[in-house]
Amino acid sequence: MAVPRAAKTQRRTRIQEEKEERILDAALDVFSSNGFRGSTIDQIAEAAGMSKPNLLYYFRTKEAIHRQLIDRVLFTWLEPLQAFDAEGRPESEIRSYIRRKLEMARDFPRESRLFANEVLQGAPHIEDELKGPLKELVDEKAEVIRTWARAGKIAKCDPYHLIFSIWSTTQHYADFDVQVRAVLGQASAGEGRFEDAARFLEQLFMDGLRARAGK
Amino acid sequence: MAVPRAAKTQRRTRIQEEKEERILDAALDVFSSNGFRGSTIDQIAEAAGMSKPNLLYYFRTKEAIHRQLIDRVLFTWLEPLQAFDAEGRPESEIRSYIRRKLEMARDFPRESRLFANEVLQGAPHIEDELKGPLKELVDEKAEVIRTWARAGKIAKCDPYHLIFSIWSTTQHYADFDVQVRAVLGQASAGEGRFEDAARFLEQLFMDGLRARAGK
DNA sequence: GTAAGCTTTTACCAATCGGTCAAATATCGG
DNA sequence: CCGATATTTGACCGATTGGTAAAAGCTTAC
Repeated sequence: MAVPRAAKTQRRTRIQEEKEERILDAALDVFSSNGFRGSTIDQIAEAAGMSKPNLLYYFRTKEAIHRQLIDRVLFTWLEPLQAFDAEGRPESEIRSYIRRKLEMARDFPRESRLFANEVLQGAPHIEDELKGPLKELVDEKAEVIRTWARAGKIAKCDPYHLIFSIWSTTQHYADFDVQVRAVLGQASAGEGRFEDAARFLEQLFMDGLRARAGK
Repeated sequence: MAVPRAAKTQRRTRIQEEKEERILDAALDVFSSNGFRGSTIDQIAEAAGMSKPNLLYYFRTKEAIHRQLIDRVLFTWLEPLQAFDAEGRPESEIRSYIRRKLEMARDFPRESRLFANEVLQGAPHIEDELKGPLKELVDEKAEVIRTWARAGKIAKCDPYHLIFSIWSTTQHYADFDVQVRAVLGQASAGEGRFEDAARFLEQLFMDGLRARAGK
């Protein structure tokens, strides 16, 4: 029997690459809407259009699929905050961070829900990443915000809770999509709610931060 | 064999009441941290300190336990928004709504997570409640907010997204507790983060809503 | 074409799942 | 104390779970 990934050729076949991608995409569907424990290999295999043993030829365990997905998502998730630039204009930096996070909620809701499921259930697989890389990044950007506040460029406020509130408000539109749609009703048929949300959030945060900036 | 609830006596024993409460409490633990599909009757039974058949004597199915929990939580969850008073002062109404929601995130995190799990996974058990009672309540309160804005008492803004942002920012401290703790580090040992959050959120929302109220 | 390696399938396994059953035991009114 | 009823238990069931073994089928370089 041949070993799938990391074969002796060291070079991944075209088939391998295709199938692994199909599996990960299917797994993202399943994991993001059922959580880890609530998802089954059979579900993923069916969604990927292959038999269970065939799927297990590419990923040895259910955990392996999940881990790879989580790793990708974590990277993607940190990107917008990485882009936060200390040299930029505070107002436009924060505004575009909000906009990017909201775009991610719109364009990658499955990734958002995968992450939400993981954290909601105690983050058993990513506790280290949260306490390590994530915390360090947030610490760094919080310091930037604090500096802006001290320079009087924005209102004084707790930078950590500012970041939390941007995370929560934007991700809400992915994670609680069903609820948002239910409450907005027919009016939310299209993607208009994301534009409305963008307008609202920009007003909320920009006005809130500008309010006492001059004082 | 005796039928547990709704016995012919029509009157619930003290034992029944106690055991059912213990089961629901244990189930809240388990469901809130594993989701519905990720939770097992055995886990709940063990957490409740009884055998599985014994538990099933009080609740015929896993669904039955979950449904009862969800019903309770839904009721509790709507209460603060119910209290929103059209006759009150806009500023204090919104402020106290935020405070109450944040207190609930602090005091009933399991309930918040149970609800979050449910909605995150597509709200299969409560879609009707969301589209019915919840939507109606939100519609009603949104109209109140809109009236306040038209009267110039608060800044003009989309009332639905205002409500969403209050929900998301406050519930974030329950649902993403692990992440919040990880990022804040040791500093969040106590419950201080809730007071910090309260200060931050009040400033954010009140300044944001006041900003253009005068214009 | 053919051999070597890659991919897929069929059949299967032990463990766990939600739930049942009947017998054993505890409780309580009289 | 007794009988009736309420509660608890252990043994069990079929279905589903994550995962394996081995052989069959397919690609590809030569």
